[in-house]
Amino acid sequence: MTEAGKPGFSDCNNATLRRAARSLGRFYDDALAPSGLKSTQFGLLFQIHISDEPAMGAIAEALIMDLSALGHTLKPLIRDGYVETFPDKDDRRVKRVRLTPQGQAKLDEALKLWSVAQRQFEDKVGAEQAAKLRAALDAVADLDLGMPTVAPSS
Amino acid sequence: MTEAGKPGFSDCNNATLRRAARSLGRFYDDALAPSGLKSTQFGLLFQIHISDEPAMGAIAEALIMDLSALGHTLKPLIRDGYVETFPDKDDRRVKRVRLTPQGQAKLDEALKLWSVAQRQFEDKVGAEQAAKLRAALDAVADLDLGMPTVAPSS
DNA sequence: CTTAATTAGTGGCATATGCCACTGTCTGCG
DNA sequence: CGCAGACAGTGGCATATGCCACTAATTAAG
Repeated sequence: MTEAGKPGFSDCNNATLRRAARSLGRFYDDALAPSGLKSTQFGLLFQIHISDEPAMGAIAEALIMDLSALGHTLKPLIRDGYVETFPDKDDRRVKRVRLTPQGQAKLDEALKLWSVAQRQFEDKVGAEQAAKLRAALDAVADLDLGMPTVAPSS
Repeated sequence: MTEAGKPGFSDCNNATLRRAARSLGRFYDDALAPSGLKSTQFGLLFQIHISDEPAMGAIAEALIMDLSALGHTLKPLIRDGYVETFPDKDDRRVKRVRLTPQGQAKLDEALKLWSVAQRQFEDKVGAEQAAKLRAALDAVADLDLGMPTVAPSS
């Protein structure tokens, strides 16, 4: 039992990360509320915006999210007319995504609200610190913490 | 430097945080899979475990999550017999929560799986770095990025 | 002691995410 | 060419989270 301190406590990297995500998510959500978009939807629209009619798989990969989850998350945005999809010319399995004019307009609107929240956040923690944190988070996200028992035989 | 142009890009602290959360969440989920618990459920059981028959509100506050969300998240755990609730002796509005024996056993089981994932993660990023990251995330989570237009009038 | 204001949870509704099974497409082989 | 296997998405199911409206219970007034 005396294994040098509690085995767990709030040392869980994942739990800490989720907690922060809930907290920050709420903050950004509040800021974006006037636009009617959630912070997740804003992020998704933005990702589509900076990509060139990306395939769903490409978006999912960029955001490190499950393809089916992306499909589900996309539905409200399609329903509300912010996004539309169309089949790839060369591969009918591939479905590409783009913003509609309304989607573009909504994104522009949301960007203004977002920048306020973003600035407010960075004022609190410092731009330097924030950038460092994002870098660390990106590093974590891109870590290859894949499945176990994977021995690169060759 | 940022590409001196786009107002946003992936500079969104929230988007970056969520992305990392999805990535890491998946990793911990995979590790905990054999126990049948999700990483979120594990975290919740643990929080209950380290508290003393906490009231729902207390748990929600500790985890920075919406009280109703907590209620929802708790349901599967109650249904599966890992957790049980009971009214507070002095205030019947308050509902307290505790682990059942099975819940305790399940937590013990999951802790073993968790520690493997935790170690694996810290081996990758370094315990130092991980601790620093958690500290930063806790700081962000506890930031008082509250509601706007708050004038300390009276 | 009644009544208003406050507090703790619940339930409904909507989005966020993931996994799995399944359906079209494509591709590589024989 | 024709079929097995890889690939991209879809749909169903389950959990995660939040907000809002509402109820029950406690406390603060008067």
